[in-house]
Amino acid sequence: MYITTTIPYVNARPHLGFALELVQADVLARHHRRRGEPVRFQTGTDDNSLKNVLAAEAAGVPVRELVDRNAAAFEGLRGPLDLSFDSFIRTSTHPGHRAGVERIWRAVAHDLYPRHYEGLYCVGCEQFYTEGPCPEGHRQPLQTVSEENWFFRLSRYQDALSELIRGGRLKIEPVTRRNEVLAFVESGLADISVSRSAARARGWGIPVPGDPGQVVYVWWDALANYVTALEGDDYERWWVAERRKVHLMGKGVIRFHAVYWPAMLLSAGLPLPTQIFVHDYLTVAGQKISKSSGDAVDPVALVEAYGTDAVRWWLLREVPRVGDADFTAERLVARADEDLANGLGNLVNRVVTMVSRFLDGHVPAPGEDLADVSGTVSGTVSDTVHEALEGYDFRRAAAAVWRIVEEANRYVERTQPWRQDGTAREASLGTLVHACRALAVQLEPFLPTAAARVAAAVGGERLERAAPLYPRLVDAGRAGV
RNA sequence: GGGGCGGUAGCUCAGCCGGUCAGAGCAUCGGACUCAUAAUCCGUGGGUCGUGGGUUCAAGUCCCACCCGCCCUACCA
Repeated sequence: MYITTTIPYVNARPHLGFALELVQADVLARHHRRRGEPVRFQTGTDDNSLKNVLAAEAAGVPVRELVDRNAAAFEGLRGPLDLSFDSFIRTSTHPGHRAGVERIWRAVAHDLYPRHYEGLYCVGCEQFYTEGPCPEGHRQPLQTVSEENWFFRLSRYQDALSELIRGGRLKIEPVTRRNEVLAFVESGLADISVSRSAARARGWGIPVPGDPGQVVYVWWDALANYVTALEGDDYERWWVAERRKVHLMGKGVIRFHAVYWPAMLLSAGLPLPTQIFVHDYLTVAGQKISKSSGDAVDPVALVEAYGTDAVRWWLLREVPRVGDADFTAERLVARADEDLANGLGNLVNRVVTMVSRFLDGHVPAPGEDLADVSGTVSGTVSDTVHEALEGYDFRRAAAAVWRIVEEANRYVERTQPWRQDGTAREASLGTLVHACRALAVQLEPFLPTAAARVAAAVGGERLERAAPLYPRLVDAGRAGV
């Protein structure tokens, strides 16, 4: 399975919204790897955007410097967010990217033609609109652009795209997004501008092959990353031979991925992606994420304050498959304390303590009733998780894992090991240790760190008491902003 | 303007083809227990399922209109 995230502009440091996409992609990657499927998880940054140039000018620093710094911040999310991406491409430094973009350009040459164009352009979106203001709410007013550009015959691909999507060869989730794309495609496609003057681009970007006065449209450039990141044999393996190629993205960029990109590939005679998953946006305390949101949306700051698991868990357990989700530190803390501290952490803690106190730490064999607790695990839970993830329902998948925690806690109350003796007690505690081990396994795609900590706490033949895995955040004075 | 999605307990949300669908979690309240991080387990209360019509023996669940929120798309020019 080839999984990609979009590659964001690097005009600023990453915010929580992009962290959501990365974490979702990471869960898919880990889940499928665990099932033994070959996985390639790809992400990166779009360095060649004019927006980056403008941000650098505004900040009074060289473009190269700003781009390098911010790109590093994006790549640096790997540690804080426990990401497992296999490759990180930067469009301005990746060795094969430029050549790849040029190759695709030439392959599509039969569908390119020069045309004078005049329109309203939003630098924030890197896109033309028929009227202002730009729907994404970018501050800068739309600018009137009038110049000679290269155009791509998108109109030729209307029927092909329609069939592709209707036939399911290009699956778009959720359905409402699929319908949206179909409505757009079937309402008639106009050719699009795919280059701009090098002057307007401030000389930043990839020159059009054979026309140095023009720079390749940044979206064309960025979309190509999905294949240019795959060099040599990797291209054959992951773009040609792979049956499942999934693009994850936010709702603002569907058209590029579901229309322009497949059309480009069709024109170039290259294989297409197979699935597109569109997530909605995050708001913070009811407001759109913006610069003024500050630390409240800085994933690294959140991780420093609350921990990787708390941040990942909020993103996975609270964000619905469809619809925007509202983030507040209070919600993150409430969820972490309820699930991580009171649920998971407390369960492991009480089990380890009992084994330590009553059995001198020795792990007994599980009892006959193991199936009651961890049978739920291997069977129902793992099935539900898989089913939910096939539908990109991360929240449902995450919730399913918690059934093990709930079931194990009920089991403790039911058997009351502290009142049992001899073999009965050993059997109960054995069952509980095994349930915790099963929990660690199920947890791995969602919270790799938590999974490792649980596994360490209940692993081996002899358990030792230790400090609680997840102290309550509210007690630690981390009640929120 | 056209199209789509959503409006269900204080909060966040489940409810597929109409008939135990009026639910879950959190919060509240009561009880149990003491292995555990004032945790855990059990139970209670609470909603005219956005509004108004309609179809049906029966409607959150279908149809129509309207109100509110959001998304896509367009435009009188």
